[in-house]
Amino acid sequence: MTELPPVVARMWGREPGTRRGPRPRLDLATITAAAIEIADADGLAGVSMSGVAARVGVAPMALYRYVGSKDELLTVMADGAVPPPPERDGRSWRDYLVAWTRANRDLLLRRPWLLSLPGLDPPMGPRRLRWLDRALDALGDTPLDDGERFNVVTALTGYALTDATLTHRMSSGGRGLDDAGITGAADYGEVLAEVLDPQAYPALTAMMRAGLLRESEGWTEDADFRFGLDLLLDGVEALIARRATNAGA
Amino acid sequence: MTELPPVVARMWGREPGTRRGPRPRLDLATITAAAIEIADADGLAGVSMSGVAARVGVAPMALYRYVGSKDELLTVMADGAVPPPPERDGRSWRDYLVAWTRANRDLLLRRPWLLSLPGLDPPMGPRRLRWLDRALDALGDTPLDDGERFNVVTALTGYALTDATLTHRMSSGGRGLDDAGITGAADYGEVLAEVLDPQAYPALTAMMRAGLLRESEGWTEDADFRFGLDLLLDGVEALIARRATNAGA
DNA sequence: ATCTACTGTGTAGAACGTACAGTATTAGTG
DNA sequence: CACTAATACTGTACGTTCTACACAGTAGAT
Repeated sequence: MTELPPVVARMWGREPGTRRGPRPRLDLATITAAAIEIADADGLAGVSMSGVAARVGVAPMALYRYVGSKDELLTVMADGAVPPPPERDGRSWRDYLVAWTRANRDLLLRRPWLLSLPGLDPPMGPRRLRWLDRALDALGDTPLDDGERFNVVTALTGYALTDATLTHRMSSGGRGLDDAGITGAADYGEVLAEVLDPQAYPALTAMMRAGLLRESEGWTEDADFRFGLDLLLDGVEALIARRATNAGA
Repeated sequence: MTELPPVVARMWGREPGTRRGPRPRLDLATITAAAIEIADADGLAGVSMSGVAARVGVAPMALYRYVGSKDELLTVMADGAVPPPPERDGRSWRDYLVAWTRANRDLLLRRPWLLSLPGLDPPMGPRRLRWLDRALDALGDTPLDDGERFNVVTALTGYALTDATLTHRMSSGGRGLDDAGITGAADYGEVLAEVLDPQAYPALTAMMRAGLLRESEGWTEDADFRFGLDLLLDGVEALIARRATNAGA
């Protein structure tokens, strides 16, 4: 039996039982809740140990009774920020996965600081694993095997992440280079146009000339999102179809 | 004409012309090269202004003549770390995009610190844009329109990123929770098994019982990678097929 | 009642990013 | 050529941030 790292235990609700010293005045949940509120208000940069400690009314060092380091706190936040996944409501696996992926992406847009966390994926906590479970369950209707289901969910997660990163950076202007006042796709296109050498970037310049990055008629962010997602799901359906005919042979 | 932020100008090779003061002893390229060497050796955490300055033989504050802040340096590194994209070599769009995406993923595995950079995507520099250009060019053979091509590339990028994140965290054990000695998929599975409530996570526990996360016969990391990628590309082909018949109608 | 494990505090230190003032260096100007 | 002014880099200093460590108070165990 593997030793559970203490934070992991607490993240899964296993706060230690009655022990010797004074009764703890905090628990991991209230600490992460405070940290998340700060991140929601001021972004990841606003989250400091002292800040979180102040918000829960405690000295900074007290947090280290619940968390081994700031990095650990960030990891726990990455799980704590996740709401329950959408309900199935009798939808087909495909309809459900569309809703699931969109909810995933919307979460990332509502809490953009999740995007700047270093590497979200595998050390999943209870909430993130619940999402994984629901998606796997939806794929239970399909003839895919376990590994394939897992890979499908991985691809969907990645798509949500990329799409969220892109639309967030495009709309509200990220950090770094955008400090010069470049915000929004149009400005970005202008800067690019100024600097792109048509010889070295033929396909790109052609596209820019055609006006890709300016808003076109009837274009919506959501249409873009659906497009890539349907790409993936069409691939899944194609696989299922192949699987079905192969099984008959 | 939009004012180019100074770092952007330098990133695109536009070092300022002869000016009044002493001749510069550095340029942005050598600074970023030094920073990248440090990151390759010690990870992102090892990159500090003083460290980079020491490596190029200069006082820390000198760097601020070339870079507005550490964040800017990181942004420039994100582009500088990118090699030239694969050559087309007469391959079909699909074969090329497979190679392209794999090269993309391999890069992320070779320089894992890229994975922990906050938000890679849109402030692309010359090298990353070159990748984008090559992928768009490959899709030039297809009847997709500009926006669709762009979305396809986006999805592929996202897939490379997710796959790299996953395999990196699984194999070499990331930071955070894994400090307790959890490395590799098998260990991860054990920890999960210990903590998962079958009631709340039915699909997941079923899968674990079936032994997903243990190595199975004939399984390779690359097979997983190809699987998800083919999913996406099958979707693209389905779209192209639909497009072709619609065009005839 | 005493022991002892435990919780939260206070202080202190190391590392880091960067603002600011100063010094040396060079191109332009008369 | 002498002078001016813009520039590159240095040195110092300050504010933050994370965290190690020693301590005081608390409450279950014996």
